[in-house]
Amino acid sequence: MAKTTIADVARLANVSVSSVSNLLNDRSQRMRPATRKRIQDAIEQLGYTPSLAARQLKTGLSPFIGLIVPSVADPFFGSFARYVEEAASDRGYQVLLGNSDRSAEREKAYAEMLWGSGVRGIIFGSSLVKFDHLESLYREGMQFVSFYRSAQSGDQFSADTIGVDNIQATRLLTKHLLSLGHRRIGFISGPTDMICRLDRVTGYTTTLKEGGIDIDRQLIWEGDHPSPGKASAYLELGRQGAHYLLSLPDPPSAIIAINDMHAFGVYAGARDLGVTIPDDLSVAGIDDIVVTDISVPPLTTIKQPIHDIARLSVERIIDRLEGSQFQEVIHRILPSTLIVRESTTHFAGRSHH
Amino acid sequence: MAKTTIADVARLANVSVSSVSNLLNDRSQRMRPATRKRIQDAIEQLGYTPSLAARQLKTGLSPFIGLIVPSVADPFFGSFARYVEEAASDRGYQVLLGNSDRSAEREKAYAEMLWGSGVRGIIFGSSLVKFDHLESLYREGMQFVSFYRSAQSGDQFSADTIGVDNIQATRLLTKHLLSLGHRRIGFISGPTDMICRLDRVTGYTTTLKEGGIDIDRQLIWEGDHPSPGKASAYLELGRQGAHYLLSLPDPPSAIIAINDMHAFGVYAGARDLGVTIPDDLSVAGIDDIVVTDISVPPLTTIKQPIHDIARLSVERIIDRLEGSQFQEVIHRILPSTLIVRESTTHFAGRSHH
DNA sequence: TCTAGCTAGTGTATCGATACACCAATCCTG
DNA sequence: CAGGATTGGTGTATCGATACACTAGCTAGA
Repeated sequence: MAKTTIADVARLANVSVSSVSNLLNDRSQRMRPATRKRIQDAIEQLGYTPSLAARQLKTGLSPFIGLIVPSVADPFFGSFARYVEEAASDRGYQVLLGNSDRSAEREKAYAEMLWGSGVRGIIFGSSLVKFDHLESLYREGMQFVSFYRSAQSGDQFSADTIGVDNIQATRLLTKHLLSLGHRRIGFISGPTDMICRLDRVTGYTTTLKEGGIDIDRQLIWEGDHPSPGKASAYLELGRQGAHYLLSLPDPPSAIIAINDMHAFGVYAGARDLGVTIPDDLSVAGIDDIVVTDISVPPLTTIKQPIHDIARLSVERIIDRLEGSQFQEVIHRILPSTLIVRESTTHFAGRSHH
Repeated sequence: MAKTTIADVARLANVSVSSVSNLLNDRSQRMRPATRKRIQDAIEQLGYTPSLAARQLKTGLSPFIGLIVPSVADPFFGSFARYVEEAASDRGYQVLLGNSDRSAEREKAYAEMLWGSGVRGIIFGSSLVKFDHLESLYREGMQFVSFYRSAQSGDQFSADTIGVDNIQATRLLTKHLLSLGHRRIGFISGPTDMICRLDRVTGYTTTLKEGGIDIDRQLIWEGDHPSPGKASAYLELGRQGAHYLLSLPDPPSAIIAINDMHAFGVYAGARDLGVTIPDDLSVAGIDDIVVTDISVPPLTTIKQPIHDIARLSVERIIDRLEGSQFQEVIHRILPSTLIVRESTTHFAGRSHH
């Protein structure tokens, strides 16, 4: 019950606390093997583990990194969190988890709590358009790595980013649908409050323009929902978006959803209206979450290399934490790949409504 | 960059550090409002946040709780983690996440890392049959709350448990299928290394016996898989189990899967073999994960009140941390409910192989 | 006027580990 | 064998916040 301290170990091994500390911190080159063994045995015997709090207080270093995602209940971020945790664990770090629901205030509140807890590095899974709310922490020395986000004009500072090219992602999807003969392609974006979403819209619109198709703003559904709380919120949004798009006078023959959960919401919305996928409507998503290949029909989507992104993000943040604080800012883009499954097919002419 | 300390605040407000500390810890009843305001202004002006490390070193309390789940990539545990984090945040605590893959060694390694980090309470989302690996930490004073687990004979100690009656869960499902006329009901359990799984098998077998049906061990598929790493592992296991069960000389007309992910694996396995759900095969799962109601067909399953379980678990662990350490051990059972959707239907007689 | 009692604070040892400065003993080397 | 270098350590101030013990100054009652 009473915690054993470094002094207990020193007493048992009959050495000074300095020697124990030296052993603990690999400064033990100049120590007789016999002494070393005595200390190690004492540690073993007492089941001693150093107090992180004391160590942190003295060194200013903390073995924690923060991870802030919109919600781990979202399977995509669940997987991401899993990989981040694994990579951190490999380097002796532990992960403090926060769910932001994409709210700047919650992000800020978390980040400040983390700072107060001695955490000096945070990985962001979301990337709000504005970064201002984190500026003061950045000035104090907090390190950030952000998934997705690319530098925006008006940013007061920039963080490392590691992610995929989101413009390219929707470009691939849009091209795929165009090549299948679709001309009216709907887009379900949800609130465009994150960079990745803006980029995805851009990839979609520019590719359509390049294909000689005018943008019909009616075909882009943003919804008007506040931040979601429940895990099923994205499904519900996708469903609402599908209802809207499919009820237009001239409905789309294909829909791209901002991510797979929204796409599955479109599945539900289409079913509500008796619209069959892919016969009446092609649907594509982004993320390649775990259930995409067993859905009915299996979902065409963009696979993001989240395992690599997670690992690189962790490497980067720890390098910053342990190494030089003033390295240059990096922006790594990893390739994403189109995975064609059965939810997209050739445009078969106007067939419903 | 240089962190501001309590001394900086005291200097600016022209008071002693004690007074600042008193304010910070709600011991400020006897303080002139003007003084209080001066201190608050100084805190504000400097952007001061107390060092958690120092506080923890002095008080022995840490504002962290550990959460160890098999994998947050699993949507069920992702949701659970989300709720745990929310509840903890409401009480001013932060969550340290660990993925165990249901391995006792990894659980132990995590728990010890957490102990070393000053964490004195852990919530377990998984519950291995044996608890021995945590005994030494328990002796040192670590507090545990476990999801699922009921006390087992042979346990060296017991932890609080909050969860559902897993025997009741499969009892409900089995009764439901029996009432639909099914007599050969398969069960996909995966490795029965967790209490909840054992209980679920028990609920299934006892209900069958009560219904006058002999247990056919052939209909219970355990697989022989090592611990999964990938998010899709459960899907793959369900698929394998379905292949096995549906290829039996006298295959089942219904299958209960140990959880929803396995059930979706059964969907895939059935599709591989040209077996239609629910016409040729009824399928049921447990958990009610986020995608169950938009799957095709929507999955019959058992809904667990994980929001309540998460909240109660957090309350309990924090009460233990902050209050009397020697409260009695509790075992709370919350109700789970059968949700009948379209994946289960009346037995229609032998229809395929 | 004296003092008990209260208000509004202050002084400082302490938590556990670190890391720098320091030192005793031994070993070379000329 | 003097004296510089090396080996194998040790002593202790320090990180930042806490909380107990303490007190200066005032008031009120006898």
